[in-house]
Amino acid sequence: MNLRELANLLDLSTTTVSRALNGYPEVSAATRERVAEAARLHGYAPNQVARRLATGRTLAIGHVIPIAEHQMINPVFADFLAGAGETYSAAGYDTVLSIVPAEQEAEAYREMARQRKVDGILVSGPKVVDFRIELLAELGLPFLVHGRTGPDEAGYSWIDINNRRAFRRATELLAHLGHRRIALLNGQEQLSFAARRRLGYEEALIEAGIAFDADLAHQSEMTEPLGYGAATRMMQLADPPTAFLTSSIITAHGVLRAMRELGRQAGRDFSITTHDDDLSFLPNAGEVPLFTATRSSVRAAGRQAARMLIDLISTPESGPRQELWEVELTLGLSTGPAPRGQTHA
Amino acid sequence: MNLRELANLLDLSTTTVSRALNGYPEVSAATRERVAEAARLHGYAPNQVARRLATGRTLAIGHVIPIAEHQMINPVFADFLAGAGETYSAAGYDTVLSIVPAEQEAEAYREMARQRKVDGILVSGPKVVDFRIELLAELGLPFLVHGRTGPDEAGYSWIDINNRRAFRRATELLAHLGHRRIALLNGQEQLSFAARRRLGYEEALIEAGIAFDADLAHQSEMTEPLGYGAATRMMQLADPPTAFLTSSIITAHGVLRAMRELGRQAGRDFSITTHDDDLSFLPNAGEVPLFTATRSSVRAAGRQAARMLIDLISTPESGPRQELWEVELTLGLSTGPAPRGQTHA
DNA sequence: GTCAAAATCCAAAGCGCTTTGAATGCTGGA
DNA sequence: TCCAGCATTCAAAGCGCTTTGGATTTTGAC
Repeated sequence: MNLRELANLLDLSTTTVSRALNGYPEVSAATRERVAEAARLHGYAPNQVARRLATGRTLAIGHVIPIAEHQMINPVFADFLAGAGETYSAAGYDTVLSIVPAEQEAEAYREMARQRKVDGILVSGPKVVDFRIELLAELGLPFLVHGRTGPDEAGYSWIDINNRRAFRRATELLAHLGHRRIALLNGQEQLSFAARRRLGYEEALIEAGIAFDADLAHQSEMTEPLGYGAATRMMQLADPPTAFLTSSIITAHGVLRAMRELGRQAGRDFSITTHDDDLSFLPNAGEVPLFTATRSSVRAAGRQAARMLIDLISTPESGPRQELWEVELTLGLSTGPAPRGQTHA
Repeated sequence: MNLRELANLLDLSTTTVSRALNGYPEVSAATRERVAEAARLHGYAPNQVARRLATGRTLAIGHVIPIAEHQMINPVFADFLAGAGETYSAAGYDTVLSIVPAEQEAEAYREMARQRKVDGILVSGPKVVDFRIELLAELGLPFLVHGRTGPDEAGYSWIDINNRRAFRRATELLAHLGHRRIALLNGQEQLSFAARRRLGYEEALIEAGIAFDADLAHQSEMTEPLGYGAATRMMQLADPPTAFLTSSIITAHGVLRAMRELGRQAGRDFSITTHDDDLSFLPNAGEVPLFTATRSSVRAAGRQAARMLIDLISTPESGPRQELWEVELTLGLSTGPAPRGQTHA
């Protein structure tokens, strides 16, 4: 059943039927009702592709996901996407993914723009040096970045959390508890968010008069085994850490496992705080949460990012928009005073 | 730059240019070269939407992802999608997601079909009783199920792993090691894969002459805290388990945490085997893997599912296709003989 | 040199929708 | 009664591509 057939059936022109269905005012209430009824009855729905061609709007938002051979579709990103996707559907937008080998990433963005497949693009995981912002500006497609990077933060739209302050506060907390050997298990520091977290960590160290020790600063993908491995190695140092700061709850679980193997209990024998993206499959659960954590729901961020992008698409003239979220610092069971005798002056 | 402009530029008809670009034989080699050159030079790419309207093929595959308020975008599914997405892009297909509240799931499938947004649909997480297979058959859109369910398995296309045999073998292994109190931490058993796993588990119990004990059979979403909680509760039983069988490596980590809190070490004080979807962010890593596991890469399954679906779309007349994968059982550090004195005859 | 067949190209019709510009019917004030 | 003005409706022109059915030119066997 297409528009013309429906129109013939009703003895109306396609113009009128189209207008009736799309809520234009130039059609009488009676006709509108008649059309709606017939459409429902015959299960008519406009062909999306034809509509796209006619209007020039795709009602779709694109995400490009680069995949390295051994690499993950980041679970943090998955939750972000879930949030964004919810908002898209509610607003009548489709989510289109382009999942490509890492080396084809730039080309994937170009294709999206050239082939007019989407009305806008959402960019995830910006790096400290990232070609995408310039590229997208050049392509002329509305876009919004989850995170931010580069010198010209006012020049494009983004939503981000205050990673620097979050990690400064978390580090301060550990320092106030008397810890002097505080390890950082960070994400890969070419990623913008990780670099900022590192900054916050270092600021707090300086403030507390603690010297930075490269042996206690680790960066890697945020997996459980890598957290386990890093913690295990650090505990073999002459002067091991008494506290850990991790970038992901996944890594934090790895640290927990490593420390338990050494017979150490979190909150008593050592402390750990983590950033918590509030992942739905790895909740920081318990009456009192397991982990002391800086928390910000990445899913909520996805929802808001989608709203902002859709807004940007519909009124591009109002210019780029930015939002910086503060995070909550919630106390859990995993932190406590530095153990006596292990603190170094 | 659109087709007509390019054609004018070359002093050719749009017909010829279109054919040259799409590799039809009715165009001379010289002309084809000339066209290709000009297209490259001017950065011409056909408008995907127009092409879709003209051909009736969308070159897109749909996935519907239902989201309950508190629920996850399953990380297992995320990896599956990564695998499928890779194959889609390589074959020139787009991935379109419809992420909707659970109660709108059926409607989302209907929309996909009615609006002709995709050429085919990939269905994930089939339930023991699942409305989708009938619905999709009725909608007349090619589809493939990851997993299988229902009485008429030959009636539609699917790819699945042999969940039943996997869990039978894993249970047998534990029984052979002398364990008599074997707990099952399963996924939600309205899901088809979980129901089959349960079957395999029960078969092996019977074979080993072990009575089924409802206290040792748990089902829930497969999160870390739920694994932790279930294991903790079971250990408070008068006759606690000496071995665990978990449906996901995520749950397995929860069990590990619970047991470590009780001072029990895997492989020595108790055994655990898990199914391992080979998730990229939770690898079962180590020279010898941490967990004894039945392993099957869900990402590889995604890749193959995509291939099968694309194949189904291009040659629907060859009928539904099915593939059942066996899983590997790999030995890790987490299993060992049942502790003396805790085994019950 | 002829002529059928093959090679090459083109005009025009569609795909199913939106939207412009115009036509029609109806209202009520003069 | 007449006509301006409004409310409704419609025909037709795109949107940018593919594809059918022909037209034209080249080729090759005789």
